[in-house]
Amino acid sequence: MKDILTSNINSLNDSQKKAALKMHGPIIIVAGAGSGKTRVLTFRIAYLISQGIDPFSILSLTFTNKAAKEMKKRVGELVNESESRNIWMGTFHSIFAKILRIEANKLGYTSSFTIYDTQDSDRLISSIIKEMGLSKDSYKPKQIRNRISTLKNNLITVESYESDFELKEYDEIAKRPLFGKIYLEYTKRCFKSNSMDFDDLLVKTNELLNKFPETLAKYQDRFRYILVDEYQDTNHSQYLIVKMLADKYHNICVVGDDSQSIYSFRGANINNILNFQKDYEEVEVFKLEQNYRSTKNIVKAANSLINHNKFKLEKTIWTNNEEGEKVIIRKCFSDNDEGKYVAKSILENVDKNKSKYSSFAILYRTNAQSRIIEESFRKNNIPYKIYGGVSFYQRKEIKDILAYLRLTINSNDEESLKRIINFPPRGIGNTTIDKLIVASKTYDLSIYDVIIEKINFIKINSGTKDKIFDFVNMIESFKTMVKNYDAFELASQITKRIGIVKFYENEGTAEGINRIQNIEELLNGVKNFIDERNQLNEPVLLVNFLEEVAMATDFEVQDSSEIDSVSLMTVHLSKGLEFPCVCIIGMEENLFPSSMSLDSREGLEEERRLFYVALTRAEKKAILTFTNNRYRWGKVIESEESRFIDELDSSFVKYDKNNYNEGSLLLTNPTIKYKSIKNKFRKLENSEFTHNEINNNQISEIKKFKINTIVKHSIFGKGIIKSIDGQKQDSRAKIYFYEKGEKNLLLKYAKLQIIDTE
DNA sequence: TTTTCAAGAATTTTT
DNA sequence: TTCTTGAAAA
Repeated sequence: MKDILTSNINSLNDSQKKAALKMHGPIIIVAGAGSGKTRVLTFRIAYLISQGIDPFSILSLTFTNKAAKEMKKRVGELVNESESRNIWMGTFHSIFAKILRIEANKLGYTSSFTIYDTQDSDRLISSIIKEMGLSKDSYKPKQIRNRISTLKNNLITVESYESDFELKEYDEIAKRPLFGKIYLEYTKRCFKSNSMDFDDLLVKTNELLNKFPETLAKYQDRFRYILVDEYQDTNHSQYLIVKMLADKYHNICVVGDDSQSIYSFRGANINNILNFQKDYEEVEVFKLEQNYRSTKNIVKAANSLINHNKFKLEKTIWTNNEEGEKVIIRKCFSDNDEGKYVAKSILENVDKNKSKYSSFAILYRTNAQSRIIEESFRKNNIPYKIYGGVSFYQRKEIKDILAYLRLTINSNDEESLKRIINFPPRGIGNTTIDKLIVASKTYDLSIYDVIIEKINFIKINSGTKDKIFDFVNMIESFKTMVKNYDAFELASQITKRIGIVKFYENEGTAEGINRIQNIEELLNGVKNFIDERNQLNEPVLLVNFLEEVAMATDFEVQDSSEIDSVSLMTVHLSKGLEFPCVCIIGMEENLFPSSMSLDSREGLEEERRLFYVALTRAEKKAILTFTNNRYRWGKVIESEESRFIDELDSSFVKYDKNNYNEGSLLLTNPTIKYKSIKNKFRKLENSEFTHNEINNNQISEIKKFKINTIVKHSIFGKGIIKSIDGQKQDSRAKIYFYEKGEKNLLLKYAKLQIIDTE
């Protein structure tokens, strides 16, 4: 055994050790937050290998890319790289996508099938709804997609849907009786496009393993040791796959914590973990209850919270760590103040206690909340990194280029084709595209094949036909390059040929320049990808690259310098991570818990688990903030303290009521009448704010702008103020921008920088 | 067919 | 607020 292993084994506690060393048979590890479950899992893998188990026969499944990456890194530290590379380790979706590529033809796909992301699915559903002549009001694409997703996660095919009275009735009540037709058409179109959506990756894997016993046997024999992390978040479809694969050898180890089940919206079924013991008679159960991560105050506060949930496995999380600070709660006047408070808390710690920025994480319920924090951080020069959110790969310009690449690999990919057949514009309009869609249905061919085989039977102007031929010829020429060029050469050639950079250059906007930078970034990413792969002697073709990015949400920026920065992410994304100090913002009713979850006990309990997850990310310090006024949907909404704050045992928390001089606090809404503002201030009397100062500050800021002041705007550039109307905080200025012409801006929004006062 | 502009919707959470 | 969509104009 490697030294590093031996020293590691000694650092495990009793139950951790037992769980890690039991190589054979089914086991379940019920692991509380911070109980070192990743250590156990990684150690277990390393131990298996040290005992001579072939890394190729180990399958390790996680839920998020982030978790997979972390796991790979940590296993890599314990095992030789040459060995760890051979372990099949990744998310359910990515692992089974790999297998499906190998087995694709059994199911009628080719191995170059495309993976549709949510956006692709939405677009396809939208166009189906349109083609069927249905109204978008009763048939909302996103709702339809969710519904389809739920059905697929439970392996309910179109046929079984159609024969299920209850399911159909549900849709009739929801006023979408034709849902089944849409589901059918969607399924057909995906298949015709040689494409699978995220759910298909699991559905088709089930189909594969069910229909082809010899294939099932092959993978059963291959994956003799299976580990599943976050088992509480498996859905029915995933559950069945794991069960089938483990059926022969029963060497299955699942790890989970029912208190951290937070993915029921995508079909996670908590019963999978609660019933695991019924599935395998000889199962051994290990409980990890000692928390190594957090202080006593945090652990106890979290326990007091989760005790409000009815449905849970019995376990008691405890810790030997120091008492630590109490959980800090801060009430803020507005979301702006919340941003300031968070920034202030971070700066204070960085200055006084020499903390690193990377010790801090800001967690929020919804992605939209990140914006105000970002603003505040930029103002205060705090470096930060956002995880998730609008992913790099979701950006229009990136999706467009990927669509060209996808179409080159799989020309049946309908969504990619529709996306780019007229982008950059080449004179093929919607009318033409609609005709092609109709023809593709009549001839039961993909749009691309219709163009190639049946274009002469379709009524289209000859001029337009030529343009279509040009387009197809271009794609055909890309196809001939696929075999001879690596992904980077191909991607750069294609980018050049389609003239997308020129297109954005001609636009000449700041946005256009940004898009060009993103395109360059993408090409760098491809380059990086092949460099890495070349080192490992792995294939570097375009297909391989597309496979890699299909489910990637995070774009790896290759900054070697690893800048010390604060992490911003949703609570969901934070699962499995830990930070010395965690700020959970927006602890308000209707936000956290989300308003969508309030009508059912299950929904509310899931929100509570979500908060539990958030709170238990903290090692030393947890800060919770909530506001009285939050800017949402372009309006200021009054908000109230989350019920979850009340549920924390008060002996572990402390309200921060200090009066920090808040400086210029801008009120963000013109629609609030002065009187109502006054009322709000009255409510806050004797608390932390000194209101008059706020108003005066704000107004004095605005008063600085005068006619003929020269200002700079982040988008419009430099300009001169022509006139100012309106009162105080509602002041508007007519500004002549030297490059962009005259604009009328609200002073308090515009964030103008004064360059010169004449 | 393409571009522009105004009105209306939007915010759970991820693969 | 920002993003998307649809209609009208070019």
